[in-house]
Amino acid sequence: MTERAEKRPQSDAILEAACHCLAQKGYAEISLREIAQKAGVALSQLHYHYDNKQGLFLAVLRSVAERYITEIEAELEGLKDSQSIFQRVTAFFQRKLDREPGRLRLFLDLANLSLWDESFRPQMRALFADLAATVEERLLSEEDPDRSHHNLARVFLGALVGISLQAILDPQRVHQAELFQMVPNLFLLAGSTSGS
Amino acid sequence: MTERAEKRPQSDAILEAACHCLAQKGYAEISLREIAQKAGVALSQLHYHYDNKQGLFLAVLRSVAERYITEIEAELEGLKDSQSIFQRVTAFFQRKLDREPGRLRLFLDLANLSLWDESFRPQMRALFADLAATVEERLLSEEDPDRSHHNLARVFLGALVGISLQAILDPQRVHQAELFQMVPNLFLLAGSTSGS
DNA sequence: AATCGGATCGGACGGACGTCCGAATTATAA
DNA sequence: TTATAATTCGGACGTCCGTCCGATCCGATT
Repeated sequence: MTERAEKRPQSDAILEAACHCLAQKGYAEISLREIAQKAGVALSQLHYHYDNKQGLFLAVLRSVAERYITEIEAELEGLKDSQSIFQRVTAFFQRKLDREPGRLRLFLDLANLSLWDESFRPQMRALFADLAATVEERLLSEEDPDRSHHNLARVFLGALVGISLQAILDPQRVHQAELFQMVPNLFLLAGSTSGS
Repeated sequence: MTERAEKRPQSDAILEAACHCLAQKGYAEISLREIAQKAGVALSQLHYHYDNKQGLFLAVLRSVAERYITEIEAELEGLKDSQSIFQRVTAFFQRKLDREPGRLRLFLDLANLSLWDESFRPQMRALFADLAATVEERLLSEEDPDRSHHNLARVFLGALVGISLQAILDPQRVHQAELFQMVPNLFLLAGSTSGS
């Protein structure tokens, strides 16, 4: 059941195991013992590296956030036109949902956790802000830097999150595709007519 | 700490206490003992009325779902034009967020719970389907009954959920208002140009 | 008044939880 | 090599959890 010994530092193994377990069972059902076992490490080591349960999951959140930002920026690298941007980000969520639904559920679980535990809120808030900014800054190249573009990006992200939630709840591939398909056109239309 | 004795059946008091506690601390942090204390009832009575923890929270989900459907239908009663519908539903979420954020967090928490526990999924799936249907059926009165209207309603709901999530995470009133404000126009624009 | 079934209670059970600590091991420096 | 610090380990502690059980209370039916 335990993982084979790795060369990288033990703290990384613990972090990865925490991500894996969290993506598999969710915060409410996971225990530090399971994570320690998955990492092939003594239970007490989790507290040695991350102080306590909260510290460990804060590290998980930081890791997830960093990864999402990196992946989204790579996805949008060099793109300028609004249409491609909306399409790419939408496709990114759709692909995540299709290939690694666990990671998407992990993200949603961390977001939910942030609703109840204030310690997680700044980090999760920053993640949403960074994602929105990444989308936004590539949107306003062709038009005046309008504040409404930032809000448009947030509504766009919100829609993708809300759709992902519904898609996981009702995993029929056909419906998923139809839902995601209409998102880029929807926001492209709004973006072209600028403010309200 | 315990509530005063009520006239209504004990099972209702337990259910209400469960909703209240769940809206206050979230599923991951709540215990049956707290709920029993809040309801002014012996711990064992929770199992007498609802079998087990899962049964109790399933009842909570049913209650929340029924309430949401009722409130949304009341909000949209008699309305026909798309603009009013989008505006009303958006205002409904915005009002919920402003006046009873606990209930909105309860809804999000139950949705998240449904991601991990399959027992909750059908009920939560039905809630989204019903909400979408309620919006959809008032949309297609003026045009041909198109499948895309159902999907539009789901994307609309998804956006509202995603925006609510971000709004709770970052409770600055100004930003909230700006976000919600642009939603109706966005979807009205898409609805008027029908399918993709 | 006697009976009976549902309702309610308090308390207990075993187990799992997060946390902590002393000892053993390994790495680093002198 | 020896001394010192950083890691790693196994095990324990006290607490809280969901569940269950026997006793008591109460209201309705004979």
